[in-house]
Amino acid sequence: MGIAERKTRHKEELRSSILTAAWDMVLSEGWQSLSIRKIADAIEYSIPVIYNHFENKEAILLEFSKEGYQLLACKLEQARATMQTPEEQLKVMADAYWDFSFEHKEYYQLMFGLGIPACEMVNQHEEIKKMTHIMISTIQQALQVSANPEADFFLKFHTYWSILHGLVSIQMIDNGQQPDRKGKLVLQDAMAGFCKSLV
Amino acid sequence: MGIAERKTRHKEELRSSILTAAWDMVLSEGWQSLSIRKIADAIEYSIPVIYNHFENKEAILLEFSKEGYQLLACKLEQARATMQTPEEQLKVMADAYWDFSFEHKEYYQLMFGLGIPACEMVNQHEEIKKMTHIMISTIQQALQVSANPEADFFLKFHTYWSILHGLVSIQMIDNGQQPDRKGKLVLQDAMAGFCKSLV
DNA sequence: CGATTTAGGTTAACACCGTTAACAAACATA
DNA sequence: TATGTTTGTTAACGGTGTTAACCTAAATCG
Repeated sequence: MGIAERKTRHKEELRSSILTAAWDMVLSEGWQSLSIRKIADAIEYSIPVIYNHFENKEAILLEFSKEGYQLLACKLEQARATMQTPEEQLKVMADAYWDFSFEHKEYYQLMFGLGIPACEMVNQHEEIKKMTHIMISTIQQALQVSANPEADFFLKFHTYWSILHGLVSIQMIDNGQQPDRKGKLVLQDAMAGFCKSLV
Repeated sequence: MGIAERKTRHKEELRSSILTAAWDMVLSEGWQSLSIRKIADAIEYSIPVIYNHFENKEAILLEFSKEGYQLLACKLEQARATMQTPEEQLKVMADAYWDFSFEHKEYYQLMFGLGIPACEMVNQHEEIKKMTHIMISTIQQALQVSANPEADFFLKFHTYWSILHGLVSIQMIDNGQQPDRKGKLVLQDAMAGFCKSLV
């Protein structure tokens, strides 16, 4: 059945070309100017073809959201593996989170920009749970090591993530989406304070 | 010259009705569905009338942004006035920041949502500087009181604001823009940790 | 092999959006 | 009374997401 295979392959290639065309546009012109019509133009097919592969524009954004969460989870896991103690792990994970958000700021904007569709998917999909699980488990280990089991680990996780997100967002807001030298100093200062509060 | 006055008054009423119509729409349907055409329909004038009062749609959003920053600055100042020591002030200001963001979540989304025009205005206008000045000056006083003058007050301010913004944003992201009981506990926990780091 | 169904693709339209040029009418001024 | 300005209108341009109707080429079946 080589024919069916060829068709399937073609369909997957088309789907893939939609995503890469969309991603190229986002990288060069931002989420704002991403449009179905421009994608259709780029892949040299007519507009409705895109709706054979994605239900609507939001579904395309959702696809990139998932990619973003997976990539972030991957980066966090890689960072954690480079250290032994939970406290050190939390620090390098914070660095990895920071680096991810600026090296892939388009992902970050889509994943965490307020008022975008990603808000509604946050508690529905597995990708984000995997990411938060990495943080949560490391926090748990840190609390065990520091002989502080009565602390609410979920509260501490919430604080940890909030500090990371806040630092990145404020940096993006008042420095035009570019990290500066001082930014990472603030991150390390905040992390030092947070780790103290775990003991 | 009562005629000129009447005209001016009419013009101001029109401008004001544009803003209130827009605000009503935002409250009931969100920023996403705010449109010039619907505003024109609501005030029962034709579309170009709106362009006599605002250069474009972004100018209307900018107007609301300014309002938001002013209101937030006002709330922070009121909160600060209720306490004597800088440390207590930082805590009640944090509460006020939290309350503002959920009591006026439409303002907060406009002011701090990533990828919206407010990004570009952040360093240009005075409203936001007034707001940050309140935070900065209180941080400075806190560092003086704690006899810790060698600390970088701007770094500490950056950390303070980041924690607040991060807590609010994460709460909005994973709890559908509604505060819960636990949220404020996390805030107080994080603030306790931050204040420790000032000493 | 020839007829028929099906899948992939296209054209053209609908209903919106922000923005603006061209024009009309009401008004204040000279 | 005539002129010019202000204030509002209609209608259009170019853009958006989305979908119904159709067309054609390929695969399946009698």
